[in-house]
Amino acid sequence: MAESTRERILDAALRAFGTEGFAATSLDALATELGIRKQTILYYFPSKQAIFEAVVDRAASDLVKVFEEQAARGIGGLDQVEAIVKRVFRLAVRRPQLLGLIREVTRPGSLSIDRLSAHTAPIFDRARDFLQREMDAGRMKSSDPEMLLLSLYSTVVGVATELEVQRAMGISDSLRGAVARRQELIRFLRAALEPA
Amino acid sequence: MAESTRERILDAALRAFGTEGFAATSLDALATELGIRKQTILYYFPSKQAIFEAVVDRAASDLVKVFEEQAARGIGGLDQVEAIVKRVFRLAVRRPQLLGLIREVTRPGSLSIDRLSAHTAPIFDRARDFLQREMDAGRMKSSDPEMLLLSLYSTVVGVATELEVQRAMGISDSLRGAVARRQELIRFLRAALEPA
DNA sequence: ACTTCTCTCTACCAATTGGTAGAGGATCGT
DNA sequence: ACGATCCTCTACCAATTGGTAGAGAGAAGT
Repeated sequence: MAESTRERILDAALRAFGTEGFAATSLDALATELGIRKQTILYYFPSKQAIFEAVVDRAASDLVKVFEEQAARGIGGLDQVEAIVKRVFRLAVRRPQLLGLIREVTRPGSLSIDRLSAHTAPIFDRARDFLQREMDAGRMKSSDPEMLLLSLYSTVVGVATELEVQRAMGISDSLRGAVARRQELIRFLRAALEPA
Repeated sequence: MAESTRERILDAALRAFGTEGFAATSLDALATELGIRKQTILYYFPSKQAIFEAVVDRAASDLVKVFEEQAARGIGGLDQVEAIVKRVFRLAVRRPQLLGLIREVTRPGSLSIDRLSAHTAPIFDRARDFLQREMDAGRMKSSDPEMLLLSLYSTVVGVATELEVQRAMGISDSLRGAVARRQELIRFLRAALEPA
């Protein structure tokens, strides 16, 4: 067997929650998609909410892993920023539901936001420290690192995930389009961050 | 009567759709909130989907109005960008559900995205032309105006609406926090856009 | 006085929701 | 051969969903 039932459920749930959203996803639809019965799902997870939390946990650690891999390389300055942007984009192309889920969890009024931030808080801290260090070393324009991090997050995640907005703007969402967006974004960020 | 029933329904629906989302909003809950019966809602609107579309239409024209008011001032260069950012932030503080609704509509797989973009396409075009003109005049760093617009959109909407992410990052979401975020964002954008 | 129109209501309904109870078939160690 | 464990199933269920049908109240026009 290539993949356990439990894993298949989590995969399908990630896709569904990440695109349709939590409320719009029914256990019956999920089961039908998997060719199993709803009760099989409820054998592995006690409730719909529990599935969601499991999906969030798995997605969060996947995300964290990507960041930690890059952080471990120890590159400095804007090259490191660029490398991270590239990794996020690769993730957005390969597993778009993953970032979709983040959007779902970070929606106002969503439960399990704390679950997500429990995972991500360490990378946020690490990123803030990184920015501060680079600013102090003069490899990056000085500003409030926390606010800068928020701007960076919004810009990168937005450009990587706002496919519908891009469609509305008339921007291609092909793979080639993704590369072009990434390049333009990196240029944008370099311009914003390069020291005077 | 201060406000017609129809208007009250639209107001409540905007709030609900903009925070809870379409699927998570029930007509019964909406009616209870308004102190009326669900059938009264269905007297004014033929279906839940129709309410959503009406809400989107109204929200879109509110948004467009804000942009057109600012565009009419005919300010140029980065001062105009700054003025628009300020307006978006004012909107985000006063009517946060409005931007929440935009996020709901622009979610992948959402219906009525076309309805929204029918309203907003003219301002996108206008904004693209504006950026191109300012670049040509040397008042702004040159780049692909369409991609730049996407970056700007993502950054501004993100910083204005990602309250949960900010909370997770430990950033205050008070009014004072909003002003600080706005200032920092403007600094960020100016750095990215200022000509060499 | 009578009709007409506008609005809100009660009374239902079929379909779908998340979830419970428990049967039955494998596969395993003994 | 036998119980135990693991897994998936059928059979239900109460609650909620969006939506229909139509009664009745009130105001307005004639």
